[in-house]
Amino acid sequence: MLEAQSYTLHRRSRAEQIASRLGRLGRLTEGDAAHLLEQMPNLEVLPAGRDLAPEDGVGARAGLLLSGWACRQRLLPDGRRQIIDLLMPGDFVGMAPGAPLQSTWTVCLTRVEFADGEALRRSMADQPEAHPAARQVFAALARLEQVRLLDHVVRLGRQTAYERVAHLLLELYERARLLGDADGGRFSLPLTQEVLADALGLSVVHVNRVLQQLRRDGYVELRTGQARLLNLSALTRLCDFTPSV
Amino acid sequence: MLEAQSYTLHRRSRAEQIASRLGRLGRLTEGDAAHLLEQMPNLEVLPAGRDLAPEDGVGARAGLLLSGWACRQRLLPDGRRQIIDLLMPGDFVGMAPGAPLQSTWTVCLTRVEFADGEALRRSMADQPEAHPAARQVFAALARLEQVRLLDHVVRLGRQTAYERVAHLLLELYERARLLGDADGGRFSLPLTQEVLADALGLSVVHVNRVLQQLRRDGYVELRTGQARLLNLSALTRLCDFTPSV
DNA sequence: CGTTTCATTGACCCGTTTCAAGGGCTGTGG
DNA sequence: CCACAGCCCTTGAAACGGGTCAATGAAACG
Repeated sequence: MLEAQSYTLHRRSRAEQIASRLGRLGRLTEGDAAHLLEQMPNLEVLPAGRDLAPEDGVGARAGLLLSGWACRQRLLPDGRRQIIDLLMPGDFVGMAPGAPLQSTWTVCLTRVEFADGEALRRSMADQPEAHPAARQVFAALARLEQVRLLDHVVRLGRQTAYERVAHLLLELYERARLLGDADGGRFSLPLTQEVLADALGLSVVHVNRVLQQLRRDGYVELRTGQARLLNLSALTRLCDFTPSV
Repeated sequence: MLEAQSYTLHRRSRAEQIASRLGRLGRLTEGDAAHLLEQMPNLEVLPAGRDLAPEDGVGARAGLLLSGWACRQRLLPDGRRQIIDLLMPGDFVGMAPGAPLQSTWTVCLTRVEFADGEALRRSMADQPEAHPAARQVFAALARLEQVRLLDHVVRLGRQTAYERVAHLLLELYERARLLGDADGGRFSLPLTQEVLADALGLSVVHVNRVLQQLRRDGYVELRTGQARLLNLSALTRLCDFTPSV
């Protein structure tokens, strides 16, 4: 009972954050955005490691991350893993228009609270005209995801380990900030160094060393799931970070 | 006069190839596809190095590559370049639904024959319902491009130089083959090793050495703009290549 | 409290980059 | 027809960034 109530409270404030974010994103009122969120009322709780969407697309879940982190990833036959994109609270999964993207696999990295959007997704697919605001928002979000992917390619292809880590931290900070979940460089980062390594195409050991270098250089503080970035302007410059809306 | 006629002939066969490719791609007849191509009749010839679409989106060209190669790329302040995607004959540029993707820059890598699709693009944006077939095709192509981008991320993040080169060559071969421009492992590849390097996140020197290794191992033959892949099955296996429709 | 997961550190190795120079091909102008 | 310039490919030697292996600590967990 108390548990359920605290969930409700939690959800309400999350919903407000997200509605506000969506409002700033597209040309829709916060009322529209709130209405959109009301169409995914069912909450699911998933443990770390649970699939959100398997590679073959069967049993894919569409919805919204209310809390916790997940990632889209791909595995090579010998076990190497590349993380394509990190998903954090406030991010939607599988709601973009068009068929779901094959050949990618979505997994929870932490315990996750997930708002089921399957009904809304199907409704949008069946009667597109009925959801103009939702379509617009999800199209805009898909475009942002696209741009993030381009950033990721550049990071992996042409940046040093030091730059890569700095760039990714800035991206995650910026995304948290847009949701109102971060300020003054501080944000929640409940990821292991192994996850960072698999996202950045580096080894765990080297991520560890680079993080320490960033600490020594006075750019980063890390404490149990919390990160703090210092001297944001210098950090932004050194890795050529450009925020994308 | 003779020149113009040969262009016409050239274009007709290209158009047939592309119509056939598009037909197999979506659920549209070759008639639909041919009709689509008729809506971009104007031909432009651009020299190597010419922009197809600048980074700010102003003056972006939408259309179809009839011959020659181009790439989407991004430059770092210190001159490093990362090629996001290679564009080859038969590829469309900037025709996907939705606003054009910022923060990326498209340049011709060789002399290019380009069919202007600006009119069609604008018509599709203004009256979406008037072009159901076209919308479907371009959405499908956008999805393919997405999948290619995922492959690219994995290549850059988690594959060795040897695997990267093999993987990219297979991808380009597969794309040429789908257009009917390649067979028996042979296809046209008018790219410098510098371009390959900037696509694969490697140095030119190392690309050169890897190509030689691939030659010595009996996987690749290269002659002035022509490539030939041998032992496709082994090559496919060694770099975990998966063709995507 | 054991057990597991995660962060940390050192030593060594290897893939890849950098620097530098030479060679081949193509186009151009004398 | 030759000479030259420019671009691209090729090769070697040396340096370096980052990976691998292995062991220890520290914290979270049941």
